[in-house]
Amino acid sequence: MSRVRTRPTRDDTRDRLFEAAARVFEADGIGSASIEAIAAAAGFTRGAFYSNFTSKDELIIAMLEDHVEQSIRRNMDILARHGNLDDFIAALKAMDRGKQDPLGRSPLLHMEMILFVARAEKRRPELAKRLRARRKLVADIVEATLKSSARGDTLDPPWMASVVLALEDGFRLHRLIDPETTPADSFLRAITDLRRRTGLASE
Amino acid sequence: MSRVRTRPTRDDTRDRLFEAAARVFEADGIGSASIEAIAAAAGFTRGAFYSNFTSKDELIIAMLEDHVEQSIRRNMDILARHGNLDDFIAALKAMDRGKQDPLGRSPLLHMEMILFVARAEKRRPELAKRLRARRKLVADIVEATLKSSARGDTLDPPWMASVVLALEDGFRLHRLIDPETTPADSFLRAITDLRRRTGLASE
DNA sequence: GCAACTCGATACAAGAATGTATCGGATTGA
DNA sequence: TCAATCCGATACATTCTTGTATCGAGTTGC
Repeated sequence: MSRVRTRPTRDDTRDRLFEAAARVFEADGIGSASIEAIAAAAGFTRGAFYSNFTSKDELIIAMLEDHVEQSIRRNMDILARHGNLDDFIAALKAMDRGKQDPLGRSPLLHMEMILFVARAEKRRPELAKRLRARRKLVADIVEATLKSSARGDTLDPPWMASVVLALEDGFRLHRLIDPETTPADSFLRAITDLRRRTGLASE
Repeated sequence: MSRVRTRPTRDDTRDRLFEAAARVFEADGIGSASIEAIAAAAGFTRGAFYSNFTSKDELIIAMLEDHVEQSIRRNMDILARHGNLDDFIAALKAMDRGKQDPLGRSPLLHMEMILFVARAEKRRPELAKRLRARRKLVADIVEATLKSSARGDTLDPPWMASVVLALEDGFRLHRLIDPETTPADSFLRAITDLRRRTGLASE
């Protein structure tokens, strides 16, 4: 194993193709990206591509599984690690400072993916399931905070979670068009606001 | 002029191309839609297309101008006609009953357009301007309602408007993936909620 | 009613993209 | 070390897409 590896492993190639595809999709959009362009961006020829995937769709599905699985899992980890709103928001702030998108991937690509899935009738239920799981987790946190703050309230945790996640993606979208008037911390500000208004604030 | 018109007028053709393009973009995405497909969907050949537009991009720009101008103007009309939240929300409800998207166009296409503009560096400022105008109008309504309800509050109208519009697009997006758990009236419910929590409710 | 014009259809050329078959160097296992 | 295998490159056939040039039926202006 100390031997110099002159050829990358299969997984290396796949990873490089994923990475390249992300870049090309981001730049050109999923629809207009050619397989040739993706392979070239990864420093390969089409042969490498077809040796790893049978079509662009298959690549995208794999990317989805890879990325979504991984980044949503990361997202859920953060959520799960922080059983209450305070810690959760602190974690978000930390990410925000790191300039990292909470979903761990470019917003534009994120939207591309959503549109892709919206059209892929077969894949939609799967992503929907994940969306619900995230929602559930946020709802749980809201509920836990609600209990610990001992305020019997009219607050409906699942609904609050829907609102929070809609806000997140909504701001992300608007930031694509008008970053100047949609600062990166809009989402953070909004949920802080929300927390105050619903009486879930700590101070 | 009573003569039977055997050839459609130029504007007819353009309109049919717009309409067809909307359908094809919705089905395939802007990127993968070919000019041929658009022309065919409109019942024409590519000749008709090239006689009216020089490229797909030009068609999209024209669509943007046509649609966005028209539908956002319509949206703004509704906003402007209703100087207070009550009337505004009533108007939204009416549209909701009519199953019409407040932006007057398919949500999927709406998102396609946003992504297109996000990439078209040159066009972005224009759409951003419109986005701001809409935001301004919503902010004005919030402000007016605020004044009429005579509550000196910590409410920041422009910020509230940002939140409201982010919610709108956020729900729209999530509904694309998971319509089952993202009912069409989510946005309406959210702003009604918001109104209650901020004390802007009428009851 | 005739000449000029308009606009969509048709034909064609060139290029882009896809998918398959095959090759050969590198790697692996015995 | 040798045979089998792997995997990316290359070449090729096919289809899709674009853009342009030209035609002709229908319309409009005079």
